[in-house]
Amino acid sequence: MDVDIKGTSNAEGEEEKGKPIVVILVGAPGSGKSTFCDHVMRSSTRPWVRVCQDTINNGKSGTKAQCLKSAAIALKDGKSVFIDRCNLDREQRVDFVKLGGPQVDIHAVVIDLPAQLCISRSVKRTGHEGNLQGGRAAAVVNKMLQKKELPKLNEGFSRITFCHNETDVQAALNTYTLLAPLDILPNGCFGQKNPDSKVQLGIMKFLKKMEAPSNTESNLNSIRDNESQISEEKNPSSCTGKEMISSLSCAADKEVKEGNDQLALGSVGPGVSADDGPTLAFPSISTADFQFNHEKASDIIVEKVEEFVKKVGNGRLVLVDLNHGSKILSLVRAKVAQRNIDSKKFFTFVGDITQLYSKGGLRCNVIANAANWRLKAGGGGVNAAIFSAAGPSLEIATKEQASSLHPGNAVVVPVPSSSSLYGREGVSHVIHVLGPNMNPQRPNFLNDDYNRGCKILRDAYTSLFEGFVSIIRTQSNFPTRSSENLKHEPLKSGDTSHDAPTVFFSSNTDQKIKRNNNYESERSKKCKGFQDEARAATTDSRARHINKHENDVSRTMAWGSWAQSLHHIAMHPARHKNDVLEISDDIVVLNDLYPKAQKHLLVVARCDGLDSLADVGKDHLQLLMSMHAKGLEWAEKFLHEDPSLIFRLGYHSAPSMRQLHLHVISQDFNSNHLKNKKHWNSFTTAFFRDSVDVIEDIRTAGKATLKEDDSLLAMELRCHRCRSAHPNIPRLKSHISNCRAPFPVTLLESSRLVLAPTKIASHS
DNA sequence: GTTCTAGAAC
DNA sequence: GTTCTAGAAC
Repeated sequence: MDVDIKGTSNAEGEEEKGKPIVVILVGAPGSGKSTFCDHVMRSSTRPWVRVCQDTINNGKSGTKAQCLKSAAIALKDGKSVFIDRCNLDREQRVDFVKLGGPQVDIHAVVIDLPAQLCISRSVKRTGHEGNLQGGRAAAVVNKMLQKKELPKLNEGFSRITFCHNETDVQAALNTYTLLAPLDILPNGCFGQKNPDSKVQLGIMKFLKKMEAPSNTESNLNSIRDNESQISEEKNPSSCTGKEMISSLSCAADKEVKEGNDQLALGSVGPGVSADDGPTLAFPSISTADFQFNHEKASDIIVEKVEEFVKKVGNGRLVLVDLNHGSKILSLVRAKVAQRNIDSKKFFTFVGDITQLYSKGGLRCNVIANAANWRLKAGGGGVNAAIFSAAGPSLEIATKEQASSLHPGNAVVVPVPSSSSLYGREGVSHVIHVLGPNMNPQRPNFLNDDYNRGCKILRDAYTSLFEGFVSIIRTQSNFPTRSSENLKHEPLKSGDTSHDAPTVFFSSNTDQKIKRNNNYESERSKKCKGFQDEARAATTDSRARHINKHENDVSRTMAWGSWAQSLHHIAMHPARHKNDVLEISDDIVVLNDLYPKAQKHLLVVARCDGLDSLADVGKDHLQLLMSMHAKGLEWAEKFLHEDPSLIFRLGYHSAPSMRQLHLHVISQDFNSNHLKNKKHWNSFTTAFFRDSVDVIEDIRTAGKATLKEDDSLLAMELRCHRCRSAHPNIPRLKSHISNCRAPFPVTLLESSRLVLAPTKIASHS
């Protein structure tokens, strides 16, 4: 069966012409690798070099390093190379695969003939280069086949040809013999056995839900047993015939018996590996259409992968790209190689993310989508491919989770069982991710601001991987939906039985529902978004809030999807380690995402149900004092670094973000994020409640005085120091950058301003 | 909260 | 013609 996962029409075909190729032969001793090379080289018009480890050392057996060097020299000369050694497992191949790049394609030719045939050939022959002949050959061949790991495209091959009999070998021989110097061969896997049985096996295996037919189940068990036996033994590092012999002991009988099991393994089909766990396949985020710098992106991918491989248990992370010459894939591969990352837990894969299983043999129960902010189908690239492959049911399932996505966030969507992505590929969840955009033609253009861009990209991968972790956790802890869950979250039509948490809340704040004041609908949507949170607690807190202000429609509707992030961080600070500066039992400190001054951070209360100053009562006095103390501590730290700064600590009367937070903000207001009248007035009018005043209010009256009047935010623009008025924001900003007038007397009283000790005298 | 953009203001 | 804002959309 011919399979070309890239498609034979290659837009870059012209550029690829004339590339040298490295053909890595994979096969046991006696399979006919050397003969294959000889035949091709005898008649081919393409310049070939055969690199054979058994003879590379002046006719004697050499090292892998010598082979690599020799291959590299040949490639530099523009010659194509055969790597003639057993190359039976991934580890043996990996360094040779690295010879590949934009100018060199890596192929594999797998000569997977019956073990008995290889053995009988090895036993009979004399004068073999690897000195593998006679009686010991049977044991050696069997031993080597034990650790056979058929190559997969994800190792970095652009083309793999499987030969299961002499006819296949002859066909491959013809293909390579006829390959002229300027010719290229289509990419993909060719001649792979039993793809159909494999599909079913794979789906059953990772969903662990369907009942497996007894024959396949027993096959699977025999593979597991077989592999566990092998893993108990120490594998030799190389695989030339000679070294294998020297590493062998006298247990030849046992090995022949195991060799029979090995043949059974082959019958299950290639690509079956007992250690497949839950797997997330993800494209590189933002590096395609969003034009994010590849070098920076690859750093972030490797950083985040390193962080999360520890958290995914037996799960795997796979970076996928459609193209072989993918720059991002080679950058990541190179950087991963320098880190201590388990290659079984993370690897790269070349192929179509919507056909990883059916065309690439890679089982992934979760795939990530590089989504657009509207979470709509269409556009191009991965987003279009995934929505198109999944069918309309994914769009419906996505809408149930969220209507839009902010950069840096992700949303987990269970794939409906009616979708072919679920049935054919075995994908149970899609995680939509939105990364930072550096493309001026697309929304949320960051205009080359890589400080923000990198942060958002980190957030995006964190959200994505957290989503994957939560799926793993949900599937292992809650294989079925409990009646408790049903109570909180009624099943909807089109809902599937494998629901999963939403990573980052992005609810569907449907305007019609808002205007109709249909709280029940709104709440159910919000709850759905918070499936991974303490569901009842979240709902209760919101309900309390609603009851308290039940006559206040605007407040009932107050928290949009975008207003949830502080709450999320306060409830799960450990999940946002990169964002928070400090975590304690009752407080989280973090930088404001859009600082309105040189220094602008938030001291966030962790108490659930405390959404704003309006919720604060006498019970919270201690907390307010702790928050103030923490704010002062940070202000003083900044003052130590820069004594010219002046800070103010306070709360917004009506905050936009849910979860009580104290602003600690320097009074320079020197920031590109300060853009409009509301920004300015929210920090310089009575709308801003100084922390010292709030504490005094609570102490004396039991509640905070609020100045929620919108007119405060619409006030004329006045300098916070000299109180002069200015016509617009740019003029105001220009003024405040120079104004050195003393602050109004009211601010100088009662420690509302926090200054460096040396400055206090001059201001009072 | 931000982004986007029509149209006001200059 | 360009700058800036207010309001809508998310």
